[in-house]
This record gives sequence, structure tokens and C-alpha cells, in this order.
Amino acid sequence: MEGRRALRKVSPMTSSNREQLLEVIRKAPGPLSAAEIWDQLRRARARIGLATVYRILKAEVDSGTVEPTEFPGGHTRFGSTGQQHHHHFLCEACDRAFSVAGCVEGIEDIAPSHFAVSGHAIMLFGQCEECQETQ
Amino acid sequence: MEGRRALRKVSPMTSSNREQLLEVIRKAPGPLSAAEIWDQLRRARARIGLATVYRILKAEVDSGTVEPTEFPGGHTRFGSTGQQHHHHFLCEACDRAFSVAGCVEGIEDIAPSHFAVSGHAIMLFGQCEECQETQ
DNA sequence: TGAGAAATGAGAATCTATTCTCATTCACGC
DNA sequence: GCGTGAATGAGAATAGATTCTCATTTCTCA
Repeated sequence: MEGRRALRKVSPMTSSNREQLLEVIRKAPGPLSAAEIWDQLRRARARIGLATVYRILKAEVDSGTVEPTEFPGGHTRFGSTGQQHHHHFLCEACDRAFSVAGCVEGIEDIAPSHFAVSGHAIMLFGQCEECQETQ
Repeated sequence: MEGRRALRKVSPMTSSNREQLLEVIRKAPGPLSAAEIWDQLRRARARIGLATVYRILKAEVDSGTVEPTEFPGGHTRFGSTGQQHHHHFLCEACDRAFSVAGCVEGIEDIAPSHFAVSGHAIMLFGQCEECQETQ
């Protein structure tokens, strides 16, 4: 497999694991925790350890493919980069995160002028569609 | 000390510790972590254990005097309730948090309509005044 | 095909925030 | 001054996310 060999120069991780993992992240409606990714990979009959999930994630974050976001509860979730500017919705029922495209004008202007604002994050809380139905 | 005795009916915590702690929180420009609070109390020559800081915080959160907020880095910071609707600025240099009054119109409207949004949080990142000068 | 290098899974180890334990101290009514 | 129960400080214990270790497997390339 020629493609494989070429790829390994970029990332030493086995491409099948790495590709599957990236696929999982890309298909998700929002960023996933390492444990969620691990879980999905195992369900998809992949034999992979949590340590490897972290190893791949670390490499991808370093290379800029994957973007970590900190969530309440003290864990990081990983989403693919290259999305437009976006924010997150966190379902308080199922604790899943969803990406939400778009933003609001003037959000950084709420800070007093003596702060030098370089970025912002918006987190919306509530119930996702599925959990509203289930309720 | 009459006031002390009366207070104890409300909260069993020793009022001096509890009052000092609340004072520290009230005077802070933003929410503080348990460790920060503990640190400040010790600097102010209080003899108090971290466990007691957590005990008092738990009681105050339960009674609604103090409000916990989760920050990146996996720790909770505690601020006094009763402030207007506000958000937070996190200095990336000194890792201190500051409260920022105000909000932005329509922030919850960025979520697709199939989400039931019940709340939101805005976090601004950047450098505080002090760290800009220090830089 | 075979040797060496790199990646892997599994579970142990670590790290950090928070909670628990318990011997001691303190406040209060007597 | 004294007994009792609650509160305390200190440090051990816990819990959860992440990282490390290492024996084993897989890959690369001659």
C-alpha cells in the first residue's frame, strides 16, 4: 500500500487506527472526549487501547488536525479543526457536546478596556433534541 | 460576643473563618479557586486547613451565598452570588479570573432550534491589565 | 525471510482537585 | 473549671483524566 508508506512520514501512527479515529471525530456532531472516542472505536470492532487514543490525539493536536476544548467536569473533548468559527452546546441530560456554527457581534466588547481580549468561548446549556423527546 | 452566637444558629461554621472567607470572595475581582482562597486566608494570618475551606464553600454553595463556576484546567472557582448576570475573563498569563458585567443580545439564538437552550456562559481570554504591563 | 525500529494494548502509575478520617481544639451551658 | 458535641487542621484517601512502562506485535526494508 503506497499511500500508507507516504503517510507514515507525516505521522508514525498506524494509519488504520489513526484514520478510524479521525473518521469518528469528523462524523461526530460535536467534540468527543477521549473515552467517548475509545468507546466508539471499540464498538466498531477496533482493537485499540485508551493509551493509543491519547497518543494519536496528542499527535493530531500537535499537527493541528484536531482541536481540544475544555469542558465543565474537567475533561477535554476533541473536535476536528477547519470548521468555521463555532461554539458549543452541552446537553445537561446526556452530557454530549454539539458544535454550533456562528457567533454574536461585539462579544469581546463586554470586557472593560483595560483587558486585552484575544479570544472567547461560548457555551450553551440545555437539552438536545433526543433528550427532549425522551424526557 | 452575642453576634457570634446568633450566627452559629444559621451556620455551624465558626463565624470568623466563614466571615473571613466570604470577605475574601467578596473583595476579589472574580471567582477564586479553593486553593486561591486558602492561600489568601493564610497570608492574612488565618490558621485554616484546605479541608475547612472546602467545607465552608460547600455549605455556602448549598445555601446560595456562593456560586461555583467551572474553569478550563479542571478546577472550580467560587464567586459571590447576587451579582448581576455576568461572565468571566481569564488571564492567560497569570491564570486569574475576573468577572465581567453584561452580556450580548441574542446569544442563545445561535443554537439550531431543535436544541432547548436554558443557559449560557461566555469566557473571554486574554491578558489582564497587570500582565500587559509586566509583559 | 529476518533484523531492527516503531507502534501497540493493557494495566500500572501519576497528577490534581476534592473529600474523608480522626485526634485535637473550641464553644457553650452548667 | 468541666463535660459534651460540633468544628477544625493535617494529612491520608479517593476519583477521574491522562501518561508511562514494558512485553508483544507489527511494520519497514534490505
